[in-house]
Amino acid sequence: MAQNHAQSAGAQNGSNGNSEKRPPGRPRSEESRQSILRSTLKLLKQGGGFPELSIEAIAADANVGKTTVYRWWPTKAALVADAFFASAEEELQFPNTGSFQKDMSLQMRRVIRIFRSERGKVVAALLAGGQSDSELLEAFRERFLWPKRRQAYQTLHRGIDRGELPADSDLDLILDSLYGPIYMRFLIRHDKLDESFADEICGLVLQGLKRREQR
Amino acid sequence: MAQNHAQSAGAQNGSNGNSEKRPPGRPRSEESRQSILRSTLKLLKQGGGFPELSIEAIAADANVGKTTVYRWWPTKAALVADAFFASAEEELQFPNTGSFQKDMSLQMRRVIRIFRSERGKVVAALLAGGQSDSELLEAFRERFLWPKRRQAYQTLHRGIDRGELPADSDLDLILDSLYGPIYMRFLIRHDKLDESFADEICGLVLQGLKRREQR
Amino acid sequence: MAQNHAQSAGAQNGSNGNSEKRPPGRPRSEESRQSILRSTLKLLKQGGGFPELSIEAIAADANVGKTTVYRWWPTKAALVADAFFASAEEELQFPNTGSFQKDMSLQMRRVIRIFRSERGKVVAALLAGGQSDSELLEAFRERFLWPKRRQAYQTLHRGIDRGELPADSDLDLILDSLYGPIYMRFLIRHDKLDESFADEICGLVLQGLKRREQR
Amino acid sequence: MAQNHAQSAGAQNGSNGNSEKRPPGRPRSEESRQSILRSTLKLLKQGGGFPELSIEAIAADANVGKTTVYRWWPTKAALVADAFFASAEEELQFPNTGSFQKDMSLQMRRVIRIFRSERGKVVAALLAGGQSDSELLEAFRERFLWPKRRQAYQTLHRGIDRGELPADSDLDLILDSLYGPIYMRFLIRHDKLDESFADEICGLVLQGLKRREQR
DNA sequence: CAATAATCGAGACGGTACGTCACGTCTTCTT
DNA sequence: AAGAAGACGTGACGTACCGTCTCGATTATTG
Repeated sequence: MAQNHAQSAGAQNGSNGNSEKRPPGRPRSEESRQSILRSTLKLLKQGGGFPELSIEAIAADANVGKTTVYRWWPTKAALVADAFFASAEEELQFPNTGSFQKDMSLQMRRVIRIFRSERGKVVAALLAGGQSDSELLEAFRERFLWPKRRQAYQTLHRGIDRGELPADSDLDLILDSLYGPIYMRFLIRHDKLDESFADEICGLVLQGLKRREQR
Repeated sequence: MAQNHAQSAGAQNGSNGNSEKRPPGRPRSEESRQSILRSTLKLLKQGGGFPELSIEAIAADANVGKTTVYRWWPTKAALVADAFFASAEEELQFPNTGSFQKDMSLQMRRVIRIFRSERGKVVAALLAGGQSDSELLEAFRERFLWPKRRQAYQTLHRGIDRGELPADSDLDLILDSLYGPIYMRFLIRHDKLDESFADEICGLVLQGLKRREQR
Repeated sequence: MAQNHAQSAGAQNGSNGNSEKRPPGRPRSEESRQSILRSTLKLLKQGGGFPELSIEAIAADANVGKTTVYRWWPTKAALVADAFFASAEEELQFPNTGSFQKDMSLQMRRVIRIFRSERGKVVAALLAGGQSDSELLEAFRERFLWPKRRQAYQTLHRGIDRGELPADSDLDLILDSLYGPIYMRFLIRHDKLDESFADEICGLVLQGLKRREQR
Repeated sequence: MAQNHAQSAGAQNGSNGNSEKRPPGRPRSEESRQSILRSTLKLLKQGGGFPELSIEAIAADANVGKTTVYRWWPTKAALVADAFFASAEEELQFPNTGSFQKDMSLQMRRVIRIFRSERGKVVAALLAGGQSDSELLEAFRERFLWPKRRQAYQTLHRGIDRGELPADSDLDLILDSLYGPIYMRFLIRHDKLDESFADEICGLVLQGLKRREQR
């Protein structure tokens, strides 16, 4: 799988201090690894899209042998995934304002902001590539979607605890109804996608829920 | 643009009998055209996705010279678009049951049915390819999304006329909230996408609207 | 086999004038073919030897796609063989002076002259490459050695007819004894190889034969 | 030069016991050295030829780091030369039967026997590689050809002393005339090379010389 | 007995060339 | 004029070795 490749390099000695057994042979060059990831993002943001991105170009831009790329990433897809996730690991935290609707809306605004930025091209490339590469799509889910969604569950549970939501709500249905429209406009581009769209969706989807509850 | 290419061929002599000026030389082979479109769909359904589909393979499978493909379609994207739309032009009509929610739900079920079928692969390829080819995405919108959406507007207007919906509803917001979750599950595949999902979305999104109205 | 590849291109319509059925498709580019052969010889004469010669470099020097080289020659060896033989097809004719010893000596001098020239490098490359490529060695025999040797047989037969040689002479033994020393000095380079060496060998090997006869 | 490298290792402490100054540090592993030479010969006999032999494969087969190979042999050629000569140093002694022709013939038979054996592949690889690596060819001459030839000179001188040969004979010409045909058939493979060929050559080349003398 | 020094294995590194594939263009004869 | 056939130059693919480099481990001599 994609995420098994590059991310571990920096953290592999993290568990305990110095008694770790290093494998024999010249250790992997952290410098090359980062240079490759950096060049991947750079070229993706510049150039056309996922299919236009060539490993040849990445290696050249990173001043690295093609072999070094292939040694660590089995496919272009895995590389792009790592490059993206390495650069976006800790953003997109959920706020905690006391109102679950406000929390969701704020986080959805951040997603939209990213989708509209240059990094949006990388997400689009990832999802596009994922349509013909199930591992790539799985990497997107495992390393991007699920981590965020787990935080979203907590936010929604807070809403339930506060009585803002029915206890028997289908959380996945709610979340897909909130984010689905964003992904749709992001990928199909049939209508404008600005941050206020987050509020509109929340207004439509969550208002109804709250009303239902208040009766 | 993509759709300007192939569709006129079959109909060019249809309007009136003899005043049409036919250009000299051998006329275009309708047989080749259809064979190419057929092979395109076939290979898309078989093989990986948009990037894996090669014009070389299409021409070989269709028993056609590569030149013939390139003569009539400027890009692979245009060809795939034509191939898909030629095969799906008249399906996905909206029903008219008297309840706009039932109408929407029924049509959403049909969309899901298509997405789950082999033709779903073609849609996915189209949207994936569209991420790095704006003309392909535009073709998808112009020839698939907008025609359906125009029908959806009518359905929603019927709902407004019947008082099922507020008159000032943001129709695009509603439609994206209904279809967005479907596209999201279709493209990201993080959760199951079966036809009952249509009902669930309608339940969540439209119930709220109706409640809001009923107050 | 090597010689089945490129040589036929120029002569394929030679049998009859115009009723020849040409195969469909774009015909092979005679210009490219010759450019490739020319560059092959050029680089072989310049550079190190057979292993140092790269098809990449040949294609670049000939302003030709690598594919074009691979389309027509299965291996580098076959290409080098064609390049050499195309350039040396009709030289090395045997003279007819009335004395078979003088005929042999003159022709051996020509062989030495070629071995000492730049073309010698190509022969060396051919024989070196042939040690790990039996087809290359076979090409050398079929297209270089045997044609010359057939002429040599005639020369020796003339000597027999004139009574200069015993009628029961082992012609192959004689010829290997005459040319073997030349090849040995050419390939091992342990002693000087100039044209007078031809006379010395003839003096040693053929003198004895003639003496034997005269008794 | 090639032969300056590995041969000294085994013998460096052999001359005298303790006055040798051994440098500090871990001494060279004799085991590795022999394992490398053994694997080199093994792969040469198995595989294609000199160009197909890779140092990578040798190191792997010998269970040795690539560095160890490169530390002791500057080029693949030097390694192959050492491997061959280490295995053939003391064979091919000339006999002394009382007849120089019989002596030559017997020794030539031994050469042919070696050329026909598996070790012949190594000789062929050596001479092939030598065509584009003058040091390799020089190693062959210095460590194989000249040592044998010095013995051959003695054999021929015995023949002169016994009156079997003219005193003014060109020994190099004679030896090239005797061995040239063998090398030629060995390298070009246009005719069969069995041990009786040695007698035939001697019969042709030396008979003439003896006749000339007897007059 | 520690310090120093050279070798060992392993294997990653930046490269070069490999032989293949598809690209989009072209050139030919046939329909 | 359009068709099929297929060769053309181009460029990226993923692989194999090249010769160099950095590691920890090993094995000797020297202080």
